[in-house]
Amino acid sequence: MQKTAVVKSNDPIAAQLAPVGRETVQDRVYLELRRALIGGLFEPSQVLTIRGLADALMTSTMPVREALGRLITEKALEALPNRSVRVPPITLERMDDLLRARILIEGEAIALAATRMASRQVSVIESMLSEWDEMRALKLKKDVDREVTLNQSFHFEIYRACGSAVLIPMIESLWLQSGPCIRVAIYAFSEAGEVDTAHFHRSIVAALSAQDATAAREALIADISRPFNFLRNKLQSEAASKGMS
Amino acid sequence: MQKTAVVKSNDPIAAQLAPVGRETVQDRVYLELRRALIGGLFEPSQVLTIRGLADALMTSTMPVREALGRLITEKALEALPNRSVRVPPITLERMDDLLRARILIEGEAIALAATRMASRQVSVIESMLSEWDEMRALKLKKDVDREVTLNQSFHFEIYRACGSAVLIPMIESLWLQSGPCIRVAIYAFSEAGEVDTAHFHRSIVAALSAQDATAAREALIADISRPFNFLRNKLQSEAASKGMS
DNA sequence: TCATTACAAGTGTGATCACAAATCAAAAAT
DNA sequence: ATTTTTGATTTGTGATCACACTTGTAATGA
Repeated sequence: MQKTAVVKSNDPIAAQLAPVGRETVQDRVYLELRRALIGGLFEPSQVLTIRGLADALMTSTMPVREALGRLITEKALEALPNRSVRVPPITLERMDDLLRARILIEGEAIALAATRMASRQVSVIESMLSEWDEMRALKLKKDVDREVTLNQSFHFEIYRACGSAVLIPMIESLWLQSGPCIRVAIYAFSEAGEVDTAHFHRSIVAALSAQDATAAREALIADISRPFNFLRNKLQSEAASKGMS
Repeated sequence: MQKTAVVKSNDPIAAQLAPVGRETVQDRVYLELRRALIGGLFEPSQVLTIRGLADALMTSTMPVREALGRLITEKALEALPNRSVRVPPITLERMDDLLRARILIEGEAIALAATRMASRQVSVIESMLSEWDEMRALKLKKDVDREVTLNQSFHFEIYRACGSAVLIPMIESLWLQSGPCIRVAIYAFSEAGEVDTAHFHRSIVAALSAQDATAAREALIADISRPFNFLRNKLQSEAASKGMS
């Protein structure tokens, strides 16, 4: 083994070196599309072409098509019979379906996390929350992208503590699928005078630090249900007014 | 639109024609690998090479690598840092993790199905079960592959009735991940004098026909827990005897 | 005899090309 | 004016190739 032979003469340096993870172009494309999807940068029903994305991402078609295939298998994208791919459209049934699954799985994850999380981990979350607050107080205009990103890291910081290598990828898949819906809801929120999301997060953290699994689950359910309920009301009222005209 | 123009002169024929679904080579490869994985044809920790699979499946490397990528994203396969791919090894932690997730999600699915399933659908399941029984009575030697396949169609016939387009793919992913474990357990079963799986299935059907969601969930949990518990005991005793020597 | 090096075979990744199917636009016919 | 047809462009799919990296083995050294 050549590398170890080279390294073993100066171990203390090697100890400080992190492995340089050679991520492939395909991985970068996949992660970028994921980010865009969760952040809601693509609109529901929007069709995506391989060559179009390849041009936008400054790469060839090969990594893009494989990334698209992966996203299709986790239902983040939809393969039309024409063999073109689009981000799935929003329907009321699908929204309710997604919300029920998220309540089920993320609720279980946070209940597990509540029992397993050390107090040090909770305080990390807490500090993340206050940092978030003061950043929000600083800039008056609200940055929707930033909000979405921070909300995501808040939740997944908790989910990681559940210690389940099976549940976490499923939750990621669920966020991927509900990303476009959520984005629409957030836009609607910021129009219609936003209620504070911070309140929900605070009660989640309180339940976690009390190691109260049931309270944590209920607080989480309230948190993730809110945009869905808001969007459902919006869609229903739109459908009703359209039915009237 | 040419096709509709051609068809509209003889509509009654068109009504009887099912769309001929042009499945791609990649899809066939993907489905074949899925089948092999769920059926446990690959052993845990076995490494798979693109060119090897391409030769075995009589196709080029292209469809294989895309299918492998898809299977990796749903955690049915594992990407090693060497960039080679293998079927994930079995560990006690992973088994417990998988079982908990399956109890959670498949339990929810069957509870939903119990409330939504029409009596006609239940009788379809019932007839499927008796057909299975008499087939098993016919041939003395037990066909493990057939058992696995029939067990799969029994369960998914039920899950389809839950009507959730979100839960079902997750369950498929879970079966994909636990396929190799289950196969090992089934082999261990057939060595160690099998208890009858039919009994569990009968109580599931009974609960479904009574529309008793709670009973259905509990019967299902008993059914899917059995191979896991068996395998856990086996692994633990093996580890103990290895620790002794 | 053992460790190290050098070479060869194997493997994954990305780019490019050929082909078939789909989409779109303009032209032609009714 | 509307519909149909025709042709050109775009798109996804599969195959092949070049390159970089890994792995395994034989040759060389101590």
